[in-house]
Amino acid sequence: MRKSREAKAQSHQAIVAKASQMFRERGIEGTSLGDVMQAASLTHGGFYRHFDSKEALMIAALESAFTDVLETIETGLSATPRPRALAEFVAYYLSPKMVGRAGEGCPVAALSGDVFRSSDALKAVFGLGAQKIIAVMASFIDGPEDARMRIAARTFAMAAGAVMIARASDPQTAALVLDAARQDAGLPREDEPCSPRQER
Amino acid sequence: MRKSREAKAQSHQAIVAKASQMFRERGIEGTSLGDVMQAASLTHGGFYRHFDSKEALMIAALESAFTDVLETIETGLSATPRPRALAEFVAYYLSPKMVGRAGEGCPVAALSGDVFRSSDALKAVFGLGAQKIIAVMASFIDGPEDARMRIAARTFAMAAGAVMIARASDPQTAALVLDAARQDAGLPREDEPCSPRQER
DNA sequence: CTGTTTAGATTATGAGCATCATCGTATCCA
DNA sequence: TGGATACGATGATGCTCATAATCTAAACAG
Repeated sequence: MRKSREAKAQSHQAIVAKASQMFRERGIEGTSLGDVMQAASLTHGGFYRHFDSKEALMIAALESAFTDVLETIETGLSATPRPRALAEFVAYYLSPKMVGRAGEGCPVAALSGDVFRSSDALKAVFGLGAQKIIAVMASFIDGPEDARMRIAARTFAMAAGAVMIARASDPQTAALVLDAARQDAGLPREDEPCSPRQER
Repeated sequence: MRKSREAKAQSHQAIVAKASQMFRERGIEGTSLGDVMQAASLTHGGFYRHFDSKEALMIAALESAFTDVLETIETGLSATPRPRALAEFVAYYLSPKMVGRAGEGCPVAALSGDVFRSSDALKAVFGLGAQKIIAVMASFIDGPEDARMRIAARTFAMAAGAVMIARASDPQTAALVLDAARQDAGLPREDEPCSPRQER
């Protein structure tokens, strides 16, 4: 039952793709290798022809998730004229569609807790991915380099935080937090003339 | 080997306290009932004299964590004069001590991922706790009711998001995100005259 | 003071999981 | 074309858990 090189590469990609989605959806601990292999139309035994351990798959799956999401973000941001690009991105990030389907969404919002309790190797992948997202967001902001990075980082932290809190809450609380985050991104109302932030 | 009512109540409280800390530190899935009972100086067999299931303990432990943290937040906020109270709270929330010791820190930052994949009952407890934190923060802000809630919610989402991202990242990325969040809370530099937020 | 109750210990039970061993068969290389 | 190789299937292995059954001695009720 040997497969050709090409077929093996397809299997490999299927495993990573399914793992990437299932890890985000069900958590890393909550997803067994058997589940992943089954989703990839394989049996659990063949797993170790592709990866040395579950940890190795975790790294590959996380990298894949970041690659996919970065592409989505980049094209999304480019699709909107400059001054509003970031706000539109945040609106998309906080949309019910993104909040509801963790499997296809941002790995930062979906896997922070899992990665927190994992190896330094995974944290390195996670940190790099987060930095890339922040850098892409910053490139759509005007101003000096370090200020743009700071704004991007704090906007990303707020958006990801809001999504994580919303997912872990009852619907009413979720709506409260998501709405607050949306308005902060400069989206709908403009009742605050300058800064809705605590003075000083 | 029966214990008095009083002794049983002490055991009960010890179980909840240890679970509350260990769940935050090691995650809910990552903490076995045996671990919790051992930490409470008991053996696993007696667990079901106190709780019907692990889920029941999760609820009690999460409620306990929120109660503790709310008290800390309230006294902390009261200790600083009004206009700077919120900023000081954020500084505390983002401090290395809080980021480093998840077991004694905010359950929102520590358990969002776990609760996301849990029952609606747990989500209800989590959402209620989050709302209480936001409400307490809002009570230390000036302005109309709904604006205060919105500012509190978005500030909390940013702070919790920053902590979650920092914990899951390499030290360098963690520092980047935490610094950005600190500056957004109006803490150190004042290079931005009004609002470091994207215009509009 | 005596009989009932029960907190907690010890010891199953049974499921789920990562990882390993083995084997057949299809691909690859010479 | 034929022999070495290796993908993937099947089936252990050994561990960790949540939960349950049983036992005991101490606490409680009367």
